[in-house]
Amino acid sequence: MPELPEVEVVRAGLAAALPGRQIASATVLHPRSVRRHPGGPADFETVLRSRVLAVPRRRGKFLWLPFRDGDALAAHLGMSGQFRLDAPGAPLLPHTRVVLGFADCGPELRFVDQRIFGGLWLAPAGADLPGDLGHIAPDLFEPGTDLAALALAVRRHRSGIKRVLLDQTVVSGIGNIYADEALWRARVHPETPAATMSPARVSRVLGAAREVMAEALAQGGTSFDALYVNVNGSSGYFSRSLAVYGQEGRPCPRCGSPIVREAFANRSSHRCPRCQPRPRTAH
DNA sequence: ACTATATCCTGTATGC
DNA sequence: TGCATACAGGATATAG
Repeated sequence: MPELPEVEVVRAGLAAALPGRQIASATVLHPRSVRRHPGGPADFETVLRSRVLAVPRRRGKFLWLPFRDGDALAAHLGMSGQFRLDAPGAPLLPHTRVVLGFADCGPELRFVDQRIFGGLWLAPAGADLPGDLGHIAPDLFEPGTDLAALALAVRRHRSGIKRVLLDQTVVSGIGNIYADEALWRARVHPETPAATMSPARVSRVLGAAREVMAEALAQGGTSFDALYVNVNGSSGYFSRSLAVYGQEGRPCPRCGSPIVREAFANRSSHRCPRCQPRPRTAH
């Protein structure tokens, strides 16, 4: 559920609390949460000790906490991952998987993840960009992103436009919610073959994606329940602004037609049947 | 090389 | 009331 805006809210929350602090202890409560760490839980606990944190960074849905020594603690929230800052004595939330304590005895950093799709790992020399994120494309918020050039890359794929938007090696940060919202704004059917769209039309879709994610970020992100919250445990408000995602049967904000939900790649797509009709070429 | 699907996971909602 | 099933969907390994 956390997509680019939600991860950015978390990054900003961590940026306000972590830079300059030295890790005193790392405790892994569930080994699966560090499955991407090659050395396993014991090594993870050892290797983080006495590191000093710098300013957290993000690309798409990936986060990393650089250390002053040039390495980084990389993180992905998966479906249900949260970072929480809590006083060392405070009771652990259910599903707390990893706890970092600090030398200053200030608030702990706790990684909470109900479904354990997310995880943490040490990225050697990863302060600028963790090495195993090399295949992740830049996101739409990165400076210098050229929508026209990106549109040409999108059009090189034979899949439907929504599938390409969700491909993190093409453009990162977009998930099911903002893909549906962007396609609604641009009035494009999700199964439209990307290669058949004009460059200008693809650019409009990408622009709509950037626009809707910026609006969501300004409202603190999209949250349906306690599964997504920021580092203080509070929710964003963008769910009330969604036009199609989760709005099956409700009127399209533009034309009033009932929004439909359709099966898509083991999940769902939401669209307005009138604003986003199925193109004749798509099957 | 490219594209599509199965898989991981658990709490909540729904159906019988 | 209780049990079973569907669903939410990130990234990635694997199959085609």
